[in-house]
Amino acid sequence: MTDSQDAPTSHRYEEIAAELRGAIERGDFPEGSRLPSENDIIRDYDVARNTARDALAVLRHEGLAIARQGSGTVVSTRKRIKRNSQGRYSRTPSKVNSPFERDAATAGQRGDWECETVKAKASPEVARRLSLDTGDPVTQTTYRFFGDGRPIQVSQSWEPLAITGGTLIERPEDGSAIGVIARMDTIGQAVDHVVEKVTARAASREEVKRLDLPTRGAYVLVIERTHFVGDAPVETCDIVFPGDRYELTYDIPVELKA
Amino acid sequence: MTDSQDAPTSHRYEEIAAELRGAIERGDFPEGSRLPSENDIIRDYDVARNTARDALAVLRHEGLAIARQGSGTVVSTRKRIKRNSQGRYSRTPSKVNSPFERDAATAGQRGDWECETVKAKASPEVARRLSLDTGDPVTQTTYRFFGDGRPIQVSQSWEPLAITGGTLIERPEDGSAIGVIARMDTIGQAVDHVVEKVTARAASREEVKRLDLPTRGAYVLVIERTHFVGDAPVETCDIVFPGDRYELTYDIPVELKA
DNA sequence: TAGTGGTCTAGACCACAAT
DNA sequence: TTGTGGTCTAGACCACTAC
Repeated sequence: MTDSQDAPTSHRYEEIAAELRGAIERGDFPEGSRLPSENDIIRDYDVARNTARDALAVLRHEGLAIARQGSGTVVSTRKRIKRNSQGRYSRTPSKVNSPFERDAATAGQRGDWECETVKAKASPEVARRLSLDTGDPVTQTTYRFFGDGRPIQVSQSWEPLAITGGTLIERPEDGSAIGVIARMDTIGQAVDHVVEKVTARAASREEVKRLDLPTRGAYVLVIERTHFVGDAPVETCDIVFPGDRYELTYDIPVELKA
Repeated sequence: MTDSQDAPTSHRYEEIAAELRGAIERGDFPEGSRLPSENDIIRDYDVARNTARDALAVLRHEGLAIARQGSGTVVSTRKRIKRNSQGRYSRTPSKVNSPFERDAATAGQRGDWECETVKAKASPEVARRLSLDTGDPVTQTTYRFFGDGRPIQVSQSWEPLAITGGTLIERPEDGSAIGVIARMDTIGQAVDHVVEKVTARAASREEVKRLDLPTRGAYVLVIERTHFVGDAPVETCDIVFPGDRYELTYDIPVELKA
């Protein structure tokens, strides 16, 4: 639960962080507003530079604040974007928008995205996930998603050219079908289940850049997703989210009788 | 993917971290072995204390190392415990072990757990999730799970006493049925779906203590789970995992025809 | 140009673990 | 008692942003 008992600590930086956290929660610092600078904290609390930094680092790590070099530390948006598995994987997707755009709209944001497809050779990891041999030809599509213009999700998708090569859907952006399931249907590949593996880990330098994350201490949620036709994988994808900005929902049916 | 391109940085602490990371990946420091101490790094690389600390902090945050006050910084176990939704929510669970014990066994660990049940009044958050009023009576059960003796998962579960009160399954540890679905079946409550909401966030001080996490920069995976009978929630639960130690798998069926 | 956060130095004392 | 990581001080220079 989020019952944040303010257990008193004997550490100065924790005390300062707790005061600032309280001020944020009371609304003294609305979302997007600037928090006291390190120099302000040094003066107001009579501490050294590192202690002021440590206090702000606590808030940054909690996802409450974002530091930007040269600009200051501001209170971040705490609303999480909800990504729901239900209705996401359907044979008859919406013709007018993507699941991501709907998720963004639910969070009150405008969703945009861009993608780029290239032909590549399967890395050992991609080959394993697609039951191919290393070096087999695949299409690799890189997506970047924006919420209100800020990068908020990146993903990379791989499909075996042995399946899609020469068809109308060789490139995801071609053809009229939206979504892996509908696209695969048009070439007779009937996807019957999707597996998503969720992990959390520290953001890589590359992800820090692409997702505009704080340079230190950022973590991401990663979904490793694979579409299957029976036991045969037909697409696999890595989806990366800022860890403090997303909520992933799964609705799991329970069979009615034993 | 995990293709960690060692992009050169001009920062001393990143260089040191990269060297240590490389040494770990080469196997120079096997899992559980001690990394160079801060004093070692100060001497070997001729840097100040904070720079040595920053280098180790990078590895800690990546989940590669764990610092223990008074003891040293050791290479952590990289293997994630896999928690699979499939087969987890079933009417006919195993009689001999719990899903958690099987997950631990799959990771080559011995799983133990303990729990404690008390009667409580629903907090606003619990009331919302169970469609109750704040203050309504509930049973609250606190679980703690251990892998090879070390705490590895904590959870808290709430059930409305209006449903379970006076029955044989009022307390989860009573009766012979294992698991929420089988228990609810014995009192005629047929669970038909389970919703899991997955988030990542910074670990609270309480969780740092209960999960034996590093004191700074730890993050956790949280599942907010609710069992439903139709639209009626009959149990809700918060499950907290160390963020770098778990992998959550969801198998999502796709309906066969439009 | 002034102010911000990012990196770094060179010390200090403390709590804790191993011995 | 010794060595470890955790906290803290009091400075410094740098890269970057806003003005």
